Amino acid sequence: MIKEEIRESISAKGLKVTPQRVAIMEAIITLHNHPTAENVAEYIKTNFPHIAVGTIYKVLDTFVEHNLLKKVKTDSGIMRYDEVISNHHHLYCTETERIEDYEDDTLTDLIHNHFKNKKIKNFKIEDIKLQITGKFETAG
Amino acid sequence: MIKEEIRESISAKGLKVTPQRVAIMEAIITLHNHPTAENVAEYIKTNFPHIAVGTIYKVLDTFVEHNLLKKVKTDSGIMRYDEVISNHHHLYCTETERIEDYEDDTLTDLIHNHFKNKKIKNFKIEDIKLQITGKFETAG
DNA sequence: TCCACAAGCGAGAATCATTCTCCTTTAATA
DNA sequence: TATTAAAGGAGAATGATTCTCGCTTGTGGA
Repeated sequence: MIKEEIRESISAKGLKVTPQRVAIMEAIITLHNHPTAENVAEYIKTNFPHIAVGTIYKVLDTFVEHNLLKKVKTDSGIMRYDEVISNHHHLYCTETERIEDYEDDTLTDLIHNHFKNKKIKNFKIEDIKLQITGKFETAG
Repeated sequence: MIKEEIRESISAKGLKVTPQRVAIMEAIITLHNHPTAENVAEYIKTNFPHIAVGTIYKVLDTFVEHNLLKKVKTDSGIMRYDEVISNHHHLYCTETERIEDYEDDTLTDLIHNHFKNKKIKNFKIEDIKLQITGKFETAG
């Protein structure tokens, strides 16, 4: 996504387009592997040496509220941020802190079909995500 | 689970059976809706007014390490603890912080079968959990 | 039953991600 | 360009969790 697209996506939500916001969105897109607020801070500090961590958290939360980003929770309790992509699941590595996206429409459909026939009592499903834990294998 | 069973399950893992550990395990079982460390602390303080929070965290972590409990992460980043039950998924309420267990063997089988035929590249699956988010409906 | 001692506990300080406060700056719009 | 509500900066505050360290206790053997 080019800078102008970022500006537009922020503006489209009725939010002020500030250099900090653009830079933070750029950072998330560039880092793209579910960075933490700290990762974003580090990345951004080159161009914005004076940006406050509070600002980064505020901007990230604003983006999450306006559906420009998603928050992903990790086992250690540190939050990570993720571009909004349609229907994807997550692979969690048990050895490293790595998280990867996993798209599998067949599987998603399978699950959704299952719930077309079988309702959960007293519960209205809004979203279903798989947490697949395991190990990444180094090629070789 | 009766107190003696708790003592045995702790002992079976080669851990010392202390009144605090028994009480903490009892608390988790009695509270049973994925209590936080704080919930456990409150519950226990009646009988153990001097128990230290650090102790509770230590004991909970020890139990998790020895597979007597599971840790569940929440969106707010607070950890919750859960009895070890075979293959269950979680329902997360978007309005309250409530988490409920959801067992559905048909669904679990469906997913496992899917992955029998379709491997994920460079990833060895160890466990698959569904995170189903939505709203609990009040009966009426 | 009693001892020795490693494992466990208590108290409270330390850590660290995240949030809050308050004051200054800035983007948007007329 | 002036107005003003929204946004950012700095750093203190918060709060869950972890750590430290000296004291206590469960356990296994004598």
